[in-house]
Amino acid sequence: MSSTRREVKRERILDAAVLEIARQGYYGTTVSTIARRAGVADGTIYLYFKNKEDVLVSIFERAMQRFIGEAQRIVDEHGAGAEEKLRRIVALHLSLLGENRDLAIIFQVEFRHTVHVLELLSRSRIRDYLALIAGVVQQGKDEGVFRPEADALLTAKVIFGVLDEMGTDWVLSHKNTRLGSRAEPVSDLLLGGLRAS
Amino acid sequence: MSSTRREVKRERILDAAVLEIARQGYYGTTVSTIARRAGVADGTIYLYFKNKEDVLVSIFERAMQRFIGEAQRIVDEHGAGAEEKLRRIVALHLSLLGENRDLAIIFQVEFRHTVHVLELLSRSRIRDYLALIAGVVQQGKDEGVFRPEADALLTAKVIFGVLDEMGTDWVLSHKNTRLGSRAEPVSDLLLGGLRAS
Amino acid sequence: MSSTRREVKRERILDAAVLEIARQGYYGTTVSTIARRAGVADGTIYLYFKNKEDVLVSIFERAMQRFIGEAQRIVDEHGAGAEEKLRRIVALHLSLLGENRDLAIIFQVEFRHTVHVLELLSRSRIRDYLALIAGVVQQGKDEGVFRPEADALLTAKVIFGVLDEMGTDWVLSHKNTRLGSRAEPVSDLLLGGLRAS
Amino acid sequence: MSSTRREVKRERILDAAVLEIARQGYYGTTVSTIARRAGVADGTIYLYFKNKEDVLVSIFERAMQRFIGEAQRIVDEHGAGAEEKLRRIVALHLSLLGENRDLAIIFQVEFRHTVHVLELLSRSRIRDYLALIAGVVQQGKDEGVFRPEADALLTAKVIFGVLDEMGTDWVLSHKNTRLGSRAEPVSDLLLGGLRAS
DNA sequence: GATGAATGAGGATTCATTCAT
DNA sequence: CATGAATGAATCCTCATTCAT
Repeated sequence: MSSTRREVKRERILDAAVLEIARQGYYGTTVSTIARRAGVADGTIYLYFKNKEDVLVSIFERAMQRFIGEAQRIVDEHGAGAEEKLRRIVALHLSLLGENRDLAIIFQVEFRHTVHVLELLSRSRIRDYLALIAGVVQQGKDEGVFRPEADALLTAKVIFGVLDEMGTDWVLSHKNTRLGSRAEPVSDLLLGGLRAS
Repeated sequence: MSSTRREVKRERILDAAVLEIARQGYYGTTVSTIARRAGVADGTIYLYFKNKEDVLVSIFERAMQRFIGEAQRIVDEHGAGAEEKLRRIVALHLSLLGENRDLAIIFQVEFRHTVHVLELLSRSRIRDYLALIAGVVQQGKDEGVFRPEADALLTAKVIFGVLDEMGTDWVLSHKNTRLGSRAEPVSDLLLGGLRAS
Repeated sequence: MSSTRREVKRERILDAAVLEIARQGYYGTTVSTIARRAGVADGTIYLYFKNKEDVLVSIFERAMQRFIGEAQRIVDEHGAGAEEKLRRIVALHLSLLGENRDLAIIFQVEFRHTVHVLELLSRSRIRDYLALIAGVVQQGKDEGVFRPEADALLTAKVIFGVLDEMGTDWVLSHKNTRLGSRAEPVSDLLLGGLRAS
Repeated sequence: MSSTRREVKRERILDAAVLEIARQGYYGTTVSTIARRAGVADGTIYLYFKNKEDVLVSIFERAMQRFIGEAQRIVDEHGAGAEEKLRRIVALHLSLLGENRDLAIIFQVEFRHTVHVLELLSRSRIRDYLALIAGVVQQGKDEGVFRPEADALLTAKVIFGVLDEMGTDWVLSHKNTRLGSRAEPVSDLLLGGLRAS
């Protein structure tokens, strides 16, 4: 099978898994259900993934790649100030999450639980993401626009925590608000606390 | 059986459940395991709880009662300013969580997952908690010490998100830091963003 | 406890059991349910009966005593012809059964099932009952009113089978007919087949 | 899997179930036992039947199909008189039942009990069977060979009751008589009661 | 590569029975 | 005598995973 065709089927399985897991939870979703929705046989799943857990991990990996990839692009941009970058990362995070509610549910809800297993893996990716944000905070301190006494990593965690709670709150409230619309007030609040007086 | 003896045994089962679920996860923990650790027979669990899920819910209820109860006491205190109250709530949250790592794990990790089922219940308790915090924010706005344009509920969510992430981060980092020690820098950061200039 | 008071409580338990077993079936009825309806504690059941099965057996015994006792009285009556006696036994059977639908349900439905266990016991009682009927058939043959080639025991079984099916049919049809009203046509049919031409 | 192979395995499971349930009773038989005797894994049972009860229902369905099918053939036969048909139905019923003692046990004993659940289902099949017999009785009345005042359906129930009791009696007596040998005397008795004088 | 029938370990829950009070 | 809390064996069913086709 051509590498591309293989890739396409793999994606189809992941998409099916996202949909099902978001609705039924990881433990409430059977491999059969995923297979059926993906239009493949149960056994086929095991040609693409080591086991059920590996499907979950792969969903996480695929999504984190986008988050980190796009955040990296923002960070790497020369000529942009730390405050501007932070605003764009906040906006990016909330809009990516707000784009696909199913994926958001898995991120905000399912991954937490399976953390016992995924712990090392998932947290290492998140550490990468936190490091990116911490880099921007550091840049702001270097530029003199952020308070010098702010610990870069702790601040990054605070920022991530806020974004995360926004995600969870949005997922659990079944209202039809757009998650992205919270970017500005959240940025204001965060920057208010960060700015050097 | 005396009401007290009954209560004592119920507590023992809950304690056993906290311990096991924190280590093995909700789905990784069997009712038998909980029973064995609590020193009772499997069937006994069902004399005190409707089913396995009810055990989890009860853990949540018992803990939230403490959180909300103590936070309420802080909020009700006359003569204390909003900023002071906020600092104390932050400290309370982090120290209560930091007191019992097992319970913290369950809070930061397990509850998220079962949210599909617990959603209404758990979020309604959390809404109470958020409302308490929002009340303090509002007080600060009224006193003129917090920025008037800050939305009280959104701000409460931001604060909760930060505290939550601190908890998760502490739980997942296996370092031996005290969670309570983060209270001051976190308060500083949050208040920095909130204070009226 | 006086022997009478003891007897009263035993009866109360049996009555409760009849009611519950008729509605939920033997396996669908728990000892607790019987106890609750009888207004005693679970453990009390075991002061009056060896175990759950013994409760069922006792229901059977108590009821068969009435059937056989009253049938015996009919059989013993001097001066009555076989045909008359048969009509009265048919009427007795159907009216006793029709008197208490719950008991009828247990007789027609539950006892069959538990027969594996009760076999010897229950069948021996029924054999007594069959023997009574067979006696009347024999009397009829002796009197020359019943066909001489009719085997007395086989005929008794046929009669019992018809009565039994009437009972089952009545129990399973939820109509509000009186079971006793079928006595006459059934007697006619049976006697039609029995009468010496 | 070919439809035939599937059918063969399904039959094997049903045969195993008949054997076990006849000996241990429905509640005394575990799914594991059935699976072991059928030579399949426990889970396999659930690929062929919804649950344990469905196995019982399927035994009933399979058997009733034979009873009704063959009885229908007798009824449909042109040129045969009602009396002749009735004799053949009696013979059919007793010989089919007498052919497989295990199945007979289930019919005469187990189905009664589970009737609470199966009621509608099982009785509707039996109603079909009763209707067939009632049809023959009606034919006999039309032909003027049966008593005109005999109610067709009631008579059918009487006949069924007799056949049923013969079955139960044979099942519970552990003697080695052939059930089919009772066909003639039973027919004689029934027809004696039915014949127009 | 793909299928899906078969596997069988695993676990929540029930409930008859016991026995300390 | 009576209680009812506690026991723990017993069982149905699910579902991740395998493997013959």
